Amino acid sequence: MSTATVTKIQRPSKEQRIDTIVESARKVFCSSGFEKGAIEFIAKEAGIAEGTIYRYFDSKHGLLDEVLSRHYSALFDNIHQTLPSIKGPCNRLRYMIHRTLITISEDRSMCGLRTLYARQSEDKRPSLSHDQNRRMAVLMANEVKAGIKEGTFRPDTSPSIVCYMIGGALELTEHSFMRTGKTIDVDKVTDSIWRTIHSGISSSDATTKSLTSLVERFEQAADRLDPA
Amino acid sequence: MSTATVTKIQRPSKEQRIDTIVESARKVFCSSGFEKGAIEFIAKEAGIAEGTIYRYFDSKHGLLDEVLSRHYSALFDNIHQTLPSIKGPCNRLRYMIHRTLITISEDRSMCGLRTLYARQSEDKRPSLSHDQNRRMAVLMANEVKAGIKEGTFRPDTSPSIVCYMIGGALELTEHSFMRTGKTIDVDKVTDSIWRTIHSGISSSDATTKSLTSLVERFEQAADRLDPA
DNA sequence: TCAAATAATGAGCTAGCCTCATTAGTTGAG
DNA sequence: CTCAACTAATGAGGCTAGCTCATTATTTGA
Repeated sequence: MSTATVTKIQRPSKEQRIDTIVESARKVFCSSGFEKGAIEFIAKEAGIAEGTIYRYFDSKHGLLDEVLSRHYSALFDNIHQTLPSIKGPCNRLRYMIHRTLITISEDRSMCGLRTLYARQSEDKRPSLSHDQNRRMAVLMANEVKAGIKEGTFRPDTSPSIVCYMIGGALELTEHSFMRTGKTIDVDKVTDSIWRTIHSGISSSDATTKSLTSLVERFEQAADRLDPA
Repeated sequence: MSTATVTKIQRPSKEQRIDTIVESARKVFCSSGFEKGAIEFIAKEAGIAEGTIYRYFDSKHGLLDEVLSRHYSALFDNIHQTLPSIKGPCNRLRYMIHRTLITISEDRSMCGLRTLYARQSEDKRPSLSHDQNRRMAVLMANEVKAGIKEGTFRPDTSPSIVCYMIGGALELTEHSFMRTGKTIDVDKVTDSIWRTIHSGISSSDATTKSLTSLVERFEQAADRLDPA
């Protein structure tokens, strides 16, 4: 038979195929959401049959996991690489907050997916995205612990609670970003989160004022001493 | 016809029926999760037909909303009632944190539902539970604003970020509680969250020490002055 | 070159949300 | 009390969408 009549379809490599599927899934999930993003559409987007997807992924949830995992592994790799070059728990924590916010602000369509399903745990399968959240939390907790050890942070600080607070603030910022569509002022939000965690919200005005006057009084007293 | 042969089934009032349905839904959702908690089982639990549920609720999601709404309205009512009797933004914020943690710790089975679906926003329907979250956030933000106004809190504090941090910390505590099953030490966690928000995590040791020595030096100077 | 292995297909199975024609119970006027 | 109009409940069945599997297509390596 001639090559003109029979066109053998060249099969892409396993990796290419998976990439195509994941990318199609990302597109569909982002534009339609997880529940409404049907496998049928993902298959159409990828130009393959529905069944093919199930050769590479156990379930729709598994596919979502891979989509999220790929998206956030970039963030995670970056942090993992950069962290050693930053000195001091404060700077490192601040960097993690900043970098996460950049990732969030870069791809709004992704946010809805993660905020909704990062905590997917109805079936006990420990999802990849959840695992990544945990790894990030561990990184942060380590910095808090280091800060406590070296005396930078109060010894009665609970590392896990601090992580919860940072993580929660990031998630809710993400969520608000997704809902309102208002762009995130990354530097400003980083400052806000970090300042609140680091210094708290209690005004130091009263203390500062009383201390200032105290110092003044003592300095006057010292002045009176010195000439003598 | 005799009353012995025909047993007319007495119909419960509309309210009773809804109560039964919501309670059955709560049980099923709590034990099986939302996705796996089929309407079929809820109907069976309530001793009615599936179709009856749809007389009172538009959809499964609507039913979930009502379940969550009922569960958390108790918390919300309590806070709404108690708040006016508490003086000062600090005490009020602290109370809200504390009261929320109590509610969380009281019903563990409920937590999974809320953490997963409180942010349900794929269909644009503004869910009741989401609305409640918003109302709580507004209450908290008001206290932060009041605190800034009266000078208790730093003027450069972002009320929304503070709310995100508190809300996030509560949610992640809830989530961790649900996953690990470890009981929450409500007072301890309240302290931890509140202390971090209020005073931050930066150790005041260095400042305190230098100030203490300063005061000492000046006091010695003053002592030397006084006798003279 | 051709069998064995691997990949892809898509019709169809199944589960589960939801609908609707039918049946059951309630109410109020005569 | 009776019956018609109305409201509530039923459950078989529609329909969608995730997933399976027998069949077909392509690749591989002996």
